[in-house]
Amino acid sequence: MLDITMIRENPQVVRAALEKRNLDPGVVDDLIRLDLERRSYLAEVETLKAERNRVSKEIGSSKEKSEREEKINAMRQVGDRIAVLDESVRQADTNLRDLISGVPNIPDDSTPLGKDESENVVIRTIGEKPVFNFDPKPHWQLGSELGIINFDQGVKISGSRFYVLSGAGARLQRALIAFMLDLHIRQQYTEKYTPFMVKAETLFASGQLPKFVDNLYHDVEEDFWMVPTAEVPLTGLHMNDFIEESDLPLRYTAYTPCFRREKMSAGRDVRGIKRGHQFDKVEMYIFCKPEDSQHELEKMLSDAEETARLLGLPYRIVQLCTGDLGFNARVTYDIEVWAAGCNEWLEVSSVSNVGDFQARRANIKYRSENGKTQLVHTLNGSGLGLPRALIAVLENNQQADGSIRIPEILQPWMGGITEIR
RNA sequence: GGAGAGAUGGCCGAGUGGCUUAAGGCGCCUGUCUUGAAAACAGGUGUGGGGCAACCCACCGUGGGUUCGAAUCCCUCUCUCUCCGCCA
Repeated sequence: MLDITMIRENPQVVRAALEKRNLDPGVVDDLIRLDLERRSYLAEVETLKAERNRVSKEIGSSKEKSEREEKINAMRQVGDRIAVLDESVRQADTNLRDLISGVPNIPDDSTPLGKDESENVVIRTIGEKPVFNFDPKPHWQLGSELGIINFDQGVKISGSRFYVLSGAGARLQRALIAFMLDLHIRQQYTEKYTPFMVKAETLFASGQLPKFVDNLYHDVEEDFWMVPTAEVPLTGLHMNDFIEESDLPLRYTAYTPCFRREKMSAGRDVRGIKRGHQFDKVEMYIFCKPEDSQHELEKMLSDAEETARLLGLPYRIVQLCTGDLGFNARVTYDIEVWAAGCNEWLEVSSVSNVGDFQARRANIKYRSENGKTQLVHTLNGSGLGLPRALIAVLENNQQADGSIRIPEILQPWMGGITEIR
């Protein structure tokens, strides 16, 4: 969420930001109008409240009966007027909040201008694509033949877009999770295990609600929401907190399943395990001082890169352009790994600097040296999305006979086996 | 699921309708004293919002209500604790 004071003082900055994202800048005028309206109600009602407070005090100390009666009657009328104005302020507040919470973050100057994902910029490509002396198979074929991915059973118990991992496949995914968590712990992140169901308030704090309500699973009866990413509970950990300056930066990592309705993406990526309603992910999350967020972004990116590098996966770093940038983000780098079987770059990680956008929604502050309270900056990034990392590991390490070599780095979690066959 | 108790500022804790629009203590900051520190003493010390400013408004778990006036009275919900029941 953007700061209304900032919008009031720099409307042209916000208009320009919306234009860069190919969105209508007209909302800025609506915001300014609503803000003006709200402040005018506020000024009036506060004057009346001051008067009521003053006179009520006089009533308390007054001995003269007729004088008391007179003042009580006058204040009764002031009270009625206050009630009306309070309602107007409340209404203006709600309208303003509804509108402003739908406005996306302002892209950082370093984010390249562009209309959509076709104008994202490849920053660098690391590693060599594997070469085969046979036709590499896609993971859905490899997985079915080896009996480690069972699509039919997933459909049988849950419906389309679900699958079951079996035997060494299930174990390999678990190995990836453990490897990533252990790596991030070495990289100075504290592991967290969080609830997978949260309150609506928590989703609002991290920016998923109200805008992305269509992508979320919701238990209406208990009002629990399934997390679409660990970013949600991790942001929520410090909702309404003051963090000690000496504790910053706070770096967290968490494994969670992620639940997404994928309503918008119906019909996309239907083959294999690339896109489902449920997937696993290891996330990194950082709370830091504003002046450190650029530096922390670089750290997080290199930490995510190390994951791909240690797994021996060829990858490239793509910087998102303004037209493709997510709602919360100021800068985003995607990491894409090469998958030899389906012959494409798979987005496995998205590392973003969110600035104070989430911190304002979530009300997360610290006190700086000069005694002023300030919003923290937050960053988030996947330590790699599991199904896609799994796809790349399976496809890139396949052998002519359909067996799969297990990367050395994962073998400690695989009980000593070096191949799946 | 049932019964009871509770929720006040960074922390502890007083406060059952108006000299309390939050006492007192701890902690923290500043000053005096000291070679320095401690102790003692004095002053200061919540958050958000409005206003150029003086200053004003809101906030005592949440949301409503009663009243000229609510931390205080009434209703709702949430959470915590104790006991009972059920339970992986």
